[in-house]
Amino acid sequence: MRAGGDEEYVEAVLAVVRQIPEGRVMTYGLVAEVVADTLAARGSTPRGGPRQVGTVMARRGGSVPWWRVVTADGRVPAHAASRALAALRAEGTPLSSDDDDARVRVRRAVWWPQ
DNA sequence: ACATTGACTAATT
DNA sequence: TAATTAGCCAATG
Repeated sequence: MRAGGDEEYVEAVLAVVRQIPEGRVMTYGLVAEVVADTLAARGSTPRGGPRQVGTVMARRGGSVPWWRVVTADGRVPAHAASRALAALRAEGTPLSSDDDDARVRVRRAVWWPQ
């Protein structure tokens, strides 16, 4: 079935992002894997792409803490880097420096569903 | 149906 | 550590 399928994928992504606690982050790839896992367990088509997560966030990410999702390098979305950085700093997320080029210390801040 | 684009990643240099 | 290259997968025109 095609109808609602896309929507279901979007919801799954948002659900995962909502679970990320303050001061922690998840990478796009990690979110993609968890989502694929969830969909598979649900009997739906498992999609698996970091870029797809990014696309979903760009379109429907406004209702979730999108700044807690970063690239594998700890870079913040170029789309709204300063805004994301400000939010992360306010939450006490471990950063590698303090200018606008700052990156998240992924090794230290990464989190995934427990 | 084909080409381009993108809030990605990993390997290489 | 940073820049480059190639691979990836779905959305869009």
